[in-house]
This record gives sequence, C-alpha cells and structure tokens, in this order.
Amino acid sequence: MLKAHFGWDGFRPGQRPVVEALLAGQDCLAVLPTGGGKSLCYQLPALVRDGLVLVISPLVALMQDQVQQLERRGIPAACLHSGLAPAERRRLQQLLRDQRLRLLYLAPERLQAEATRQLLDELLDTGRLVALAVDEAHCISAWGHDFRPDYRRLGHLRQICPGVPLVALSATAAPQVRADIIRLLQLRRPLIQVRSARRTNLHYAMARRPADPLPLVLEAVGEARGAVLIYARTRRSVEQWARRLTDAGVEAIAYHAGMDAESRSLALEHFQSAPRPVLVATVAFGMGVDRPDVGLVLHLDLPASAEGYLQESGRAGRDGLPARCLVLFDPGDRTSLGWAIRGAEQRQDAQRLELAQRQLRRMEAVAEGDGCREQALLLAVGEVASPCGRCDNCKAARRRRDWSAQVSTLLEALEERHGRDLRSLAEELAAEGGAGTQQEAEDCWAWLARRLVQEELISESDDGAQRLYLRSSGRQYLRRPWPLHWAA
DNA sequence: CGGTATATCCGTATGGATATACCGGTGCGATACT
Repeated sequence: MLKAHFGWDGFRPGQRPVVEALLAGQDCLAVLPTGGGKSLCYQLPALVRDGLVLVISPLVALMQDQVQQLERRGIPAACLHSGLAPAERRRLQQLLRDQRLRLLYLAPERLQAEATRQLLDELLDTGRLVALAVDEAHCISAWGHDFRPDYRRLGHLRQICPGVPLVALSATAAPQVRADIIRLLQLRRPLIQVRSARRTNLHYAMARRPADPLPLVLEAVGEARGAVLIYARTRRSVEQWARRLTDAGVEAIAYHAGMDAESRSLALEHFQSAPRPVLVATVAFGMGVDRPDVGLVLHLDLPASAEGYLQESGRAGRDGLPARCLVLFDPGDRTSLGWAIRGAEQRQDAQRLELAQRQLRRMEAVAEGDGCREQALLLAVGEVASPCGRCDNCKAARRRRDWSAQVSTLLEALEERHGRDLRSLAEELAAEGGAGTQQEAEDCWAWLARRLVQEELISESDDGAQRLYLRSSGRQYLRRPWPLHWAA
C-alpha cells in the first residue's frame, strides 16, 4: 500500500505507531519534524480501510496543495471551502455519492455550518468515517484564543463522533501546547508520538542589528545558496526592505496579507519556481510552503517566541543540505513587541498575556546569551538536547577552546621549564627575541596580554586583586597583581 | 514604545509646525454591494 500509492519502501521514523494506533481506533498526538511525512499518518488509514478521513486544515491554500498531491497519486481527495467553483462542488458531491472519496479537507470554521454537521452525520451513519485529523494542530494554541476562535470549538468533533479516532499533528509543540491540544480536542488516552525537532543541517546565528543592517543583509543574501526568506515584523517594513534590496541590486519580492490576492500568488509562485528568489515577508508567509533548497532564513527583528521561530527557521534546508538561520535583533524589539502583545491580548486573561511575555523574554535571552542557540531554542519547546556545535556561539566557544588549549599548553610548558611567572618569562622571551630594553620587554607582555583579553581567554579574578585567569581552566596565570590597563 | 495619520493652530496665504490618537501580525465564512 505504502509503495503502490506513495512510492516508499518503508515508514519514516514515528509514522508507523501513529498509523497503527489510528487503525486500532486510538487517538494520537504526533509531533513530527518538518518534512517527516506527517500527512501520511492520516492518509494511509483512509486507503487501508477504503473509507474517508476528514482533515481539519488552517488554510485553503494548504488544502488545495494536499488535494493536488493526492490526485497526482490517483487518490480521490477534495476540499470544502467558500471559494469552491460550482463544478468543483458537483465533483465533490459525486465523489461522496460514489463513496470513492478518501480525504476531505476543511477549515475549522466550516464545522459550525449546519450542512457540514449533516454531512458528518451521514458519514457516521454509513460507518465510512475512518478517522478525524487536525493538521497544524499548534494553531489551536496559537490562534484559538482571539484570532480564530473556532479552533477552540474543535472539541465538538469528539462529541459528534465519539467512536472515531482523532489525530492531531504538528511540527513543533511545546509541552504546554501539547497539553492545550489534548485538552481542547478532548483526546482520550492518546498515543503521543514526539520526535526530536532538531535539524542537524541548520546553522543558527544571532547578532545585534546595526544601525543600518543593509550591508549585513546583502552579505548574508549573497553568500546563501538557493532561495532566501527574509522575515520582517510589519507590512510596512516588508515593503521597505523589498524596495531597498531591489535598489541595491538584489531583486526581492514582498509578501504580506495586505496585498491583493493576485500579487500574493505571483510572489508565492516566484518563490517556488525562480532559481534564486529572495522573498521578504511577514508571518503570513510560510505555512505549507515547501521549497527544499532554502539556504537562508533571515529575521530582521526578534521573533516573539521560540516556537514561532522554530516554525519559521525550519523552512530552511529541507533538502538536508547546510542552511543558515540568522536573527538580527535589537534590545528595543522587546519593548515594541511587548506592547504589540499587550495590545492584542488586552481583553484576554492575564495568564495568557504573562505566557506571551515570558516567551518573548526567553527568546531575548537566547539571542543575548552565549550558550548554544539550538539547545536553548529546543529547551524552550521542552526538548533537552546537547549543544549543536554548528551555531555561532558553539563555533565561538570552540575557537576559544582551541586557542586556549594551545596557549595554556605553551605557557604551562614554559612556566614549568623556567619555574617562573609569566611576566619574567615575557621579559626573557623579549630578550631572546632581541628586545634590549625594559620598555621592549613590557611591550612584549602587553601584546601577549592584549591578545589574551581580546580572545576572551582570560578574565579578572573576583577578589579585586586584578589577577588574570585563563577562563577555560580557572587556573591562575599571573601570581602578582597586574596593571590591567596594559591589556585594555 | 515608536511610527504615522489626522487634527489644530497660526493669522491671512493656503503652507508648516506642533499636538493628539491610534496601531502594530496571522484567515476562515458570510454579507453587502457593484
């Protein structure tokens, strides 16, 4: 079945347990990484059982995409939305009458319509409903409160169809979000399948945004392979950046929800098919977009949460080749984002607001911290991981370690051989190197000390004695108070 | 918070400075109107 319809020889990690649980009638929550083949989890049961699976999907474009892919494989599928042409509507009716339809996609809002309830009842009466699926289930938590309240009413599904297994799928869902999904969908003792969200080909980097970020952006775009996706916070800045980049000789297309439908679909098409497109967008862009060779995802502002950022940066490198995820941020981002959050959620409960603010602060800590970026991001969505070794901070730490190891080996050997502290060593080295005067010897030490401080290999001791320590080992290298201004 | 659009004033041309209000980002379906 898998081979015949999807051309695959076997399941990908995490898929089999979900498919088996659904066929056995058990509810599921599947958190599988981008490109992990989530849709197969609910598509396969429809084929195995010769029945129908109802899929709740957040976007019409996403439904159309899925239906197209299924039809290419010869699987009867359809979507139901307000923009349906009369011919499409008739085709859907026909497929339903013939009992050939395997997958039906619709938005959560559709479920409130009386006609949809009747359709569900019919499907239940004839026993043809194999499973219910909620795709991109993190929307329940992210959008359900104020933006698309019908996401919160999906719990009705469980009451209308008590005997049909329900599966929720998402690429990123922190424990808090998973709990939300389970509670709101009223999942019953669900099988919870969570795979690591770690993407070993993504190279994260975060840096302070300079007063004029254009040179930095141009450089990053120039170095990137394949497609480039640039996220800006507001529609206005999206337009501005698209224009600035184009003026600077890099053709960039804008995308946000304020544009007319035609421009939006042109921009999408350009991004999907141009050889090296550069797209500047708000968060409106991305869900369901599946270009494999995105070489750079660049954020011009601090993302509002680790969860959202992982969704957005996760659009890079789906082909498995190395890709960069760069965030340019400014301390001012927190205050302006904080206000936006406060304004948007003014009427919501304080607990929710507090959560949003906490996520933002956490994101800022990731950006300003010097620990592994990926580790910190994953931790924010509940995954414990080791440092990635690929992000800017991991690379910097490695450089420090390498240098520090070399220096400390050298200095230790020198100190031991001579049985002396570094100052007299420096003087001796200077003398050996031809430095004749005290001044030259001090210059020699000053150079050494400056290098050590620049590379952050040494730091001052806590006791105020201005002793210098090698950071990595905590070992004291200068045994006497030392004038730090030499090294400044 | 920071920016942008609108309001107000000045004082007698029809602009220009300053004060105030407001907003920021995602989409479904239904409805109203051309």
